[in-house]
This record gives sequence, structure tokens and C-alpha cells, in this order.
Amino acid sequence: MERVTFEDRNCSVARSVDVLGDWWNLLIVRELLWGATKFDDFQRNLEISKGILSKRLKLLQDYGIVVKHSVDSGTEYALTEKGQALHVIIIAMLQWGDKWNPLPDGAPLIALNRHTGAPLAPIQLTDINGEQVTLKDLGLKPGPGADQSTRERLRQLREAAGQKAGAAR
Amino acid sequence: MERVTFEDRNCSVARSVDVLGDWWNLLIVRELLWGATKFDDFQRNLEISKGILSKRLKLLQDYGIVVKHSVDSGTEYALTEKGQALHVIIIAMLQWGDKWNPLPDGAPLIALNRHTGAPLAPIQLTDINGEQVTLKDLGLKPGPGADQSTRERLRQLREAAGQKAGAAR
DNA sequence: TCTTGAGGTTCTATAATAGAACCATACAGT
DNA sequence: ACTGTATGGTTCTATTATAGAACCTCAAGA
Repeated sequence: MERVTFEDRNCSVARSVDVLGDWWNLLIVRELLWGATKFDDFQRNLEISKGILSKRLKLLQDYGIVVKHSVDSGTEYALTEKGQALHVIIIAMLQWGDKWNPLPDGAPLIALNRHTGAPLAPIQLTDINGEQVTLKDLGLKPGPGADQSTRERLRQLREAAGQKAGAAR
Repeated sequence: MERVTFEDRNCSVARSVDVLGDWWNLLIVRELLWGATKFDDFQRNLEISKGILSKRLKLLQDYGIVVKHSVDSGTEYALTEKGQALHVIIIAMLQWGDKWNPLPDGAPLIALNRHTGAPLAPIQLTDINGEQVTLKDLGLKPGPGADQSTRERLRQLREAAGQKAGAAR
């Protein structure tokens, strides 16, 4: 009955999900990225209730994603460096939504290079040699922080996978 | 009191959040990407209750992210093309977690190019001319699907922004 | 026939949510 | 000094969702 936490899991996706697996957190980060700073901005733009907004802003501060500071015009919220780093995820979600959940008229918002006006290209994965990596090319191996069960799982997947996508051979 | 939906919002991030702003959905997609296929795999690996897992799998099917098919070894779940496209987001979350929520010993899982073993590079945004785009270079403009309020918001942000990050000038 | 496993559904307590109402401070106008 | 109003919240309550356990169903094996 108590809400599950993923902090203790041996997976960086799961540990990220703890913060990011929440509608409001994601949308508040989006607002901040787009340039909103004030409590009321969030409330108006997101149509979120004050109670939840208040709770989420505290949570995001606890996570080190958001900082609050008082200026002469009132209280302002801003992203920390850690929070700013989420822009990749937000853009990835934007692109996925535009492509796979499109509005009938097309994209509502286009991300671009503000200096040139050139729209963003779809995000592509590359390896450290600059080679493009599609899902089919993607593999996994245990890292230094892998625990026993993670190693075991990868071994199983590698066996089960054969030519299927997933673990590296 | 009724749960909010974001389907009708004029923002592709919000519309993606409807599916992706849920811990379990994200983690089930992760499992599928990593190569899991069976109900019991998910249950064991995620420590999720059967009731919720069942509900989520149905939801993901409704969204066209997952397909279920019967094979001689039982029931298998797999990602559709739409679901596979989420790998960019999952990898982005993995990288963010590794960098900003690290485990003491390091990354538990390393994504790599399975052909060469070369690890993935951090995801970077580029525009259609191949120019790298950091958060500071990032701008926004209304697209064909933008409604009045979206246009209005962008205009306001552009005014408020000045040299701040956010909307394009 | 009995067991075992997969793939669920149903049940119940606890917890989270939306929405509205309320509160406190600061400043502006009159 | 009094009123208004904007910001940035907190508190309250009805309704939902959640976790976890128990139960169900079908098929295969022994």
C-alpha cells in the first residue's frame, strides 16, 4: 500500500524514474525549460492544483533539480544544472510525441537552433567513435556498479536473446 | 478528484507524458527493450504487483506501444515500432541517471554498440544542418498545430526572456 | 488425479489526487 | 487607515489509485 520507491534499484533508468515517472514533475521541468519562473505561471499553464504544485516544487528542490530564490519581483524557481540536463529527455519526449502521437494539424511547438532558426534533427544515438547506433545495434553490458542480480539478468538475456534485440552477445 | 489527462493539450511533451509520466509504464518499456517478453519476467524484475502489471500492459496495448501474441511457449509481449522508438528516451534517462544520480560504484549498466563494443556517447542535440545545439542555443517557435494560447505563451516568453534561455528571439 | 506454472482477476487497506476554500504577506490605490 | 489584489502557499475532503495478498482458470506433466 505504501508507494514504491526505485532509489535502491540497480538501474539508472529506475532511479531516474523515481523523479521522472511523474506527470507533474516532467511538466514543471518543461515549463522551466521553456522559460517560466513563477508559481502562478506553472499553475496557469499546467492547470495544476496549488497543493500538488507546491508539493512537487518541494520535491524537485529535494532532488536538486530546482532552486527557489527570492527576487524583488517575488519568488522565482529555476533549474539547477542537474535540472537543465533534463532538456535532452524533454526534447526526446517532444520528438516522440510529434512523431507517434501527432496532432491533426502537426506539431504545436518546433524546437530549433535559435541562432540560425534551423529545426532540430531527430535525436540519434551514437557511440564514442561517432558511429550511429540504432536499436538493433544496441547492446548492454554490466558496469562497475552492477550487482549480482543485474549480472545474472544480463547473462540470461544474452542466452535467451540469440538474434533478438536486447543484451549484447 | 478525477485523474487529469493531457491528451488534449497543445503540447507534444504533455501528450507524451500521459503515457510516459508513469513509473511502471517506463519500466515495462525498459524491460521490453532489454529483452524481457513474459508476464512473469516483468513481475519478477520489477517487483510489481500482478494487478498493476496487468492494467499497465493493457494500457500500453491501447496506446499502441505493446503487442501481445500467443506463441507455443505461452503469451509474449513485444514493443511495436512506436514502442521501440521510446529507446531514445530510455537511454536519455539512463544517461541522466548515471551522471546525476550515480551509484557509488558507478553505472550498473553500460549501453554500447554491440558490433564493436564501443559505449554510447552522451546524447547531444543537433539541428538539421548538423550543428550541435546546447540548451543555451535552443529556441522554440510555434508549429502548424499551435493553437492561440500556445502562440500567445511563446510571445510572452520571448518578451520576458531577453537573454534568458527559453523561447527564440 | 494431483501438482505446477503462466497469466491473470478480485478484494481491501492505505495513500495520493483534484479541487476548493482558506491564510499570510506585500504593495497599490483612495 | 482601509480596501483591494497579487503571490505563494496550506488545509480540508471526496474520490481514485495503489500495493499486496488471495483467488481463479487453463494447460501440461507426472
